[in-house]
Amino acid sequence: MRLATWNVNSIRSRADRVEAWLQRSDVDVLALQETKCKDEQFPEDRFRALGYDVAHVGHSQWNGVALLSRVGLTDVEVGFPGMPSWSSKEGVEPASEARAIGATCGGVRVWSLYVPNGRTLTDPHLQYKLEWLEALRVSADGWLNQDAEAQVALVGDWNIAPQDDDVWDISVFSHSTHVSEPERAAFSRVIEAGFTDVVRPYTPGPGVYTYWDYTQLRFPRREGMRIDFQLCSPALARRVTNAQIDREERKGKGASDHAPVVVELAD
DNA sequence: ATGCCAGGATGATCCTGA
Repeated sequence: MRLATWNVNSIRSRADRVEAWLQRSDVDVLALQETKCKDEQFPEDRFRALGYDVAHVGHSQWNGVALLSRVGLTDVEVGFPGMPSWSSKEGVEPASEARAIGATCGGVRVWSLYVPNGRTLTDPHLQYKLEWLEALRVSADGWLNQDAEAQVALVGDWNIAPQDDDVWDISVFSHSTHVSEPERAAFSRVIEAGFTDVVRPYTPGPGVYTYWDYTQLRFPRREGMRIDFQLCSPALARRVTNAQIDREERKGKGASDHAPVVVELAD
């Protein structure tokens, strides 16, 4: 089974590329982030025509996550238990954002995750990000405690660069989110709960990234960040036979600023 | 070393992104 994750930065503007990529990449399950649309705007028919079942959650032009699967898609869950809410401005009641969707695909519990950005080190959004990650850690910890052999994949855009060589120049990020101690600690706690970055062993650094800013020639200069991850439970991690970051897909007109990340699992 | 910001809202400019 081939499992992929991809922050597409708007599914409506990327649908042609996603469809073409699906047709040549032969993935069974694709987790999407930043679809940037409401459910009724998601182009689900064209993915169904390719043989994929579809689950999507999106409330507005922000966030939005989806799962496409051609190996079954059941027990869809929108958000994980305890997922924090967010209010964009004071006086507005906090609401659950479209940042997590889970389903069972081919026997694997797959979660498509779009971790909050954090914005700046002093922004309340960073605290939201940390609380969101801690709530995810608590839920994920519970899944493994219930069943040590659970096959769980936490995949998506984590908006964290866990190590210094996950960015092209750490000195540029000295006052930035994504590399701060509390963010890295929150990421580490998910790892310590028993989830493994199964991609890194097959794509060793330095200089290996999943995201490149559109500005300042970041992609041709090879100045990126490794912030998209597939974290697998122990039983699932044992099945991994290969992984790749599809850097080719970042090239050309109309590319997302993130590349797809693909994991190959033994049957 | 594949190219010098993109997308989506609202109504020419603001918000978000990492």
